[in-house]
Amino acid sequence: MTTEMSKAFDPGEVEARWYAHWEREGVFDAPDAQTGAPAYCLQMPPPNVTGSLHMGHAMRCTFEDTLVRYHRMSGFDALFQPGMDHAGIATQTVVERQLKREGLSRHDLGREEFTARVWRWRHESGGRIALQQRELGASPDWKRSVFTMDPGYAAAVREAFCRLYEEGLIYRATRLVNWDCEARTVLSDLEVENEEGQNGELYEFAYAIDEADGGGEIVVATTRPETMLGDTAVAVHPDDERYRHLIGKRLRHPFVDRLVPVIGDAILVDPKFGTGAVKVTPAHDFNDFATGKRHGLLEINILTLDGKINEQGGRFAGLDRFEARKAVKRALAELKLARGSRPHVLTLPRSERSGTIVEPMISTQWFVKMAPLAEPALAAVRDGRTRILPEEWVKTYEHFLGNIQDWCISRQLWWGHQVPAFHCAQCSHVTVTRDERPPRCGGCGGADVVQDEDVLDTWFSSGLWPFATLGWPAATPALAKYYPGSDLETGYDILFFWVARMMMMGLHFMGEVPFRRVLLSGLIVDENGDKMSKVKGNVIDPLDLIHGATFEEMVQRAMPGAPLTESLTKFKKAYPSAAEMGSGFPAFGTDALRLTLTSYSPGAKRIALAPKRVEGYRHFCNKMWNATRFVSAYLDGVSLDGAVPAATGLANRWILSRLGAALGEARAGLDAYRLDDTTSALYRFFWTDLCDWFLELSKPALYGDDGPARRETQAVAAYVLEVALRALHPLAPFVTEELWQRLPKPAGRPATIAKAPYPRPEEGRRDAEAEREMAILQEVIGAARSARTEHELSPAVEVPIVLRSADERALSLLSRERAVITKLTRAQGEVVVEPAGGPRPRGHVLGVTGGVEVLLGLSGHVDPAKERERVTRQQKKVEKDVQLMQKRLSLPSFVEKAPPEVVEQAKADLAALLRRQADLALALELVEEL
RNA sequence: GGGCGCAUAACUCAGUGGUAGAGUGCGACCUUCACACGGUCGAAGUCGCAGGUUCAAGCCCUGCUGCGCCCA
Repeated sequence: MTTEMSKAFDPGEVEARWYAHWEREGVFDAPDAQTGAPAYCLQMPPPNVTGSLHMGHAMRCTFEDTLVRYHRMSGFDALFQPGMDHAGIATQTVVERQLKREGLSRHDLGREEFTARVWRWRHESGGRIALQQRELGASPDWKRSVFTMDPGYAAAVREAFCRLYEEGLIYRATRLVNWDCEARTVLSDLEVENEEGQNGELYEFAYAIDEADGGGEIVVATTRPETMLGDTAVAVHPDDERYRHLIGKRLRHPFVDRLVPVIGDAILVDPKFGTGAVKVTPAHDFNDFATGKRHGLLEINILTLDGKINEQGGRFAGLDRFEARKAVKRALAELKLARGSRPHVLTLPRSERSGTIVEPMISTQWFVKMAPLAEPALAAVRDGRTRILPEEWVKTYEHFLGNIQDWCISRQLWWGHQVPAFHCAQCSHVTVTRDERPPRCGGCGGADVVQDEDVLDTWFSSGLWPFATLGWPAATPALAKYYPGSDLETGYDILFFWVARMMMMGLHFMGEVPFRRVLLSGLIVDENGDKMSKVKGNVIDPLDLIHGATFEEMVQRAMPGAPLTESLTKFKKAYPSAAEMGSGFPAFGTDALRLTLTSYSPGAKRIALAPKRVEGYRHFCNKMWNATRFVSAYLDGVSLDGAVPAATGLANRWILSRLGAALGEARAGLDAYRLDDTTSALYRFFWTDLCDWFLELSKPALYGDDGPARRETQAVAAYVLEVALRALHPLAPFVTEELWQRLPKPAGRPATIAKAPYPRPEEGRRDAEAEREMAILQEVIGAARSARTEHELSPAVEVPIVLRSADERALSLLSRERAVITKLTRAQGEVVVEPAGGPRPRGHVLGVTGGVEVLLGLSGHVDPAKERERVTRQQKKVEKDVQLMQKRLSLPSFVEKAPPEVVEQAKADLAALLRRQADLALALELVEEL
């Protein structure tokens, strides 16, 4: 590839081209056959089929893909398993909403037609996210993509259900469950969000004591007055003097023909709360349910499945639960039974899905017995078969599994895996079977069996993900090779929902953990730390960062229909740094976004996205582009043989040494799931070491006509770039591929950087002496530049520079590097290097280094007062440090107790500071000569 | 009520007991032949507060304040 490189990197142009190429060439394919290479497997958390790419996906996908690409380059057979989740409630809701626009409900269509319609939706508009993941550069083996409703996956779900049932770990029972009146389905405990701090009221009313029991009344307090229609007792504390005498008396229910006993219960009743008397509604409250069981109370269900009062509610029947509350209060007031109310802060249980208030309801459902499954999952983390990173999550994991409740897995939905159980019309026996078609009854052999209406919780099927994607229950080669998986990367918010359940299912069905490491990442929030949400108007679409968009376009898409100025204000408040960027985002490109995301510490609980930071990494991509453009223009067809090139020149030795160090840091970061360390090490290496120093130092050699020096520098430059691009590839796949293709490479490299070996630290060459010498050089150049700039000298002005040192080796170094020092300090003629001690040139300003006198002939260019001020400012700083260090060294306790190496270091530091101080004193003297 | 976090430069964030770091932003100078998506230099910090441990604390311990999350 020799096409001319444009002056600036254009991400859009490069990205589409390379992705298509990688996919066409099968670069992401993971072989099933045993190749002798170790296997690396990372299961992509399957996004909802309804989903579209949001910032959280983009971040996780980037982390995952970076790890996969790293391992692929490191010689693993790397499987990045893609797929999609059928997302029961979410998907059903989408299609129901669609129907509603046509004036239909799913009941108008019937179950079969409705599910057919969902399938149609899935094929037409579901799964857009898989295309968006491609734009992110994700490298899964797309050919293996699995949908959790695929026939094969469905068979795995039935198999899992049947086995657990046969083992007695799945059972059907009538329990008090969480009921979503809008979606008309049961929810598991995890799908209920408890909203704290909600303002409600504590309402008091009186029950009349039956005349036969002596008359009078007892006042109860409640936050849900309408549930009194299902009251079957009033409880008081057995030790409560106010009420003890009433225990056993009967109360007359004001609306339904029922006598309600007063019971004594020390567990339910807190005498200090409310009136000290508690109405008991066993069918609609978890605490009351338990109380009912203790006292053998009636359980009277007063609600229909859509949250209306049923026939048990007498004259209130048919009212919606919220209307019923008002009606009951009105009626109580009419009967003079109302006893007032006061504000009360309470916790409201809401459905994670529909947002409606969840009602406890008695219902017959399917459950998984969790305790026997949880135990092995706990043990696997305790004994290290699976590691959780960051480790702080281990406690949370253990707490959850240690206190786990049985899991309600049935849902009253139509979209999902239907429970593989069949009810017999004749004998009411339940037959659980792997067969898809209705079999004969397992009890009486009758043919009149009907499949259970319910479907399974989506998380039940996704709990099987690590092995069901690989062909389980069949013993496939893929399963043998890629189970257990290596890493599982996901958000901490689904540690319980998904990770813990995969652990339990994997251990149970496969007898081994599903993955070796669990890597948990935080949640993306805006610059103020608020979670991204449509309501807050702070959602950023990752594709807008990649392709560019005006703020108007973005907020209109994020909040369609909202007033533009209002949503713009919200957006700019959420991203102050973006607000300064003008009217929108330019196309930052995928690589810049990925580098930005990986520059955050992945374990941080909150990751505040700063668009400004993305801009910085776009600049970095441009830097890579231009460095490559520059180097490739001066290579003269240099060839590489794969070995670390021989290097005699200081800059060449030094950059190879820095390369080795950077590669070590980069790998350590990737191995420890500290991608931020990797990104920052490579960023610093590329920009600061490679571009700012090495390339600048190399220019004389590259421009010059010293053949051997030139060839050596060409080889080192080409070599270092080739290695650096490979090191950066997992983070920034597109720009590195594009540039790598343009550079010379050793024979035997694969056709794509994605398959090229990830560099080892030995591909650099550590050289302590070069680093030491280079440090001196950098200090000298820095001192000269600093002095120049502080006196506001134009870079165009060349000044005489004299370097003096008492140290032989420093002198020799400076003499050897005279040419580059001259260039980088913009010295007049050539810098003069001489031993210290002789007569000093007059009219010079001293740059302070603490070892080498850097004398700049600035007479005539500078204001002596300004120089005095500059020197004095530095003196103050050094003075402070000297005092600190002297004080420390004068403490006997420090010298005696601190480790010797620390004391030595302190002494060396003090010596350097004193030299610096002496230099500054001299600099001040020199001011007089200006 | 129990648990887990976070608080470091104007902003976003690293920080492993040994003189506080990066990027961005800010200021000055610069159309230096890879890059103005650039270069060079500079200014900028009571490391939330109060105690304690230690020769030495941003880091360890205790308490407090503020913010966030999870569980009940």
